[in-house]
Amino acid sequence: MNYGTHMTASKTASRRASKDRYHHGDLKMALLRAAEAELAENGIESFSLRAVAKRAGVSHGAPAHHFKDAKGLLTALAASGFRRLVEAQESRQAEAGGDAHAQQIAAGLGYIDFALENPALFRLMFTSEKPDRTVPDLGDASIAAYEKLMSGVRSVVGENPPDDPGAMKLVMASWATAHGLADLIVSGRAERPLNFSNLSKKERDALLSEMMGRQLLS
Amino acid sequence: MNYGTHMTASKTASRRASKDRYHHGDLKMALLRAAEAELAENGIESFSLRAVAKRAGVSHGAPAHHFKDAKGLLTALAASGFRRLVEAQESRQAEAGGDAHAQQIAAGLGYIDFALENPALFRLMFTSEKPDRTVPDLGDASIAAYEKLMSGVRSVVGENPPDDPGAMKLVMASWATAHGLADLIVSGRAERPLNFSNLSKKERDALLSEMMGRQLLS
DNA sequence: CCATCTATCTTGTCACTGTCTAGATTTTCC
DNA sequence: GGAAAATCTAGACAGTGACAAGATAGATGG
Repeated sequence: MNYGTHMTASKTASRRASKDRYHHGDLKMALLRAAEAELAENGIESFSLRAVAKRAGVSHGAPAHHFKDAKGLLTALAASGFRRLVEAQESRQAEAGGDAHAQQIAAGLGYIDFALENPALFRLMFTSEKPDRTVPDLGDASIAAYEKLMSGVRSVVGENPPDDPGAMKLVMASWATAHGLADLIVSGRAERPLNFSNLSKKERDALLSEMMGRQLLS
Repeated sequence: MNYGTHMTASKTASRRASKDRYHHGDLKMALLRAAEAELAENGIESFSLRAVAKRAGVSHGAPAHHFKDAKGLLTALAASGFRRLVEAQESRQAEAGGDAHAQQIAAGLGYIDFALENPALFRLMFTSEKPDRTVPDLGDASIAAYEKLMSGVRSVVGENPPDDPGAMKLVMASWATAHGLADLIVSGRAERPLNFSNLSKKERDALLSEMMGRQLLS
């Protein structure tokens, strides 16, 4: 469209990210934000790369210069998700008690917080086959989250998980309970058993903590 | 294509399901089977209704006469999945001990069996938004599975889950642990902690039973 | 300061998808 | 046996991801 009306701005403002210029300025970030917004609004199953481009105000072929294809974009988005998952856990842990048991439960609550606040992203990260999990950016981010889990278990049992079979069982059990709760809550399946969406934050935390805590009892 | 070579067969053989006839005979079932095969081979995210029609040996418009659209086909398939999920649980329970505790753990093992044997169907049932969960066929089947879960918990604690808050917590905790284990195993995330795919069936059952059993301890 | 080179972005095209419609074929029912 | 209903085919349409060719902007170096 308007190819002739784009150079009234100063040449030196090279990072403006405005909409009336041929070069976007920071399209890569804009695409990631647009993709996440699309994901949140429409869910992962009707995700469309062209809709992401349109939302970012750019043609449908533009994303290819920043991400090889849709898989590449979703891979980067999933990696970002794993980094923010860890942050959500740390946020909960910062307000929790200092003993290892309380810290591990707080990590689980943060895991569930993240899933509830970013349901479509959570699905992308854990149950979609679109992200390429061999890309280091994503692999490293997901391993970092996994290592956080292991270090929490180590603090609880005093054993190093990779070496101790009992500790590894606890890693798996702790993860499975938090993950199962998150997945069932996100899909609305905690309504019937717990009337979840009508509970206060305090009630939710108490219930979830009790269920996750059972796995941590010696 | 060959419209002239289809009436050598007897008129009375109205249910032949053969490939050389204009009318299929039992296309509805054939489509369900083809859809499940496609799902198992290609996963849910690259599911294609046209590929299902082709696999069933029929034109791309044929499915519309048996299922309104792709959503309708996947809804019926998910319903079938929930019914077979219950069967998988019952199969495990038939080989297990008679006390309530062992029965409930066997139900969990059956749940995980089903997920491992039908990973894409499991995803369709629990984490896809394509099935229409307001259709009675699917709603009834999933509620039946849920009621089986509740009745198992009732046998364990001696309280009726809908009435007793403690029993409802146990329903949720028991489900979340089995579901979380199933989901993480299906997505390959039990390899690092448990080396899952290299375990014998006995070892798997022992590990999973121990983790699920922790939720059932009073 | 200007010409070239590279990165970025647009546009058009292709094969494939789900859905809709019109028409052909078969079965059912009276 | 003939009309009506059910079933299936084939063609069309808009939308999708990927690719290629060309336009434009920014960077580099004379």
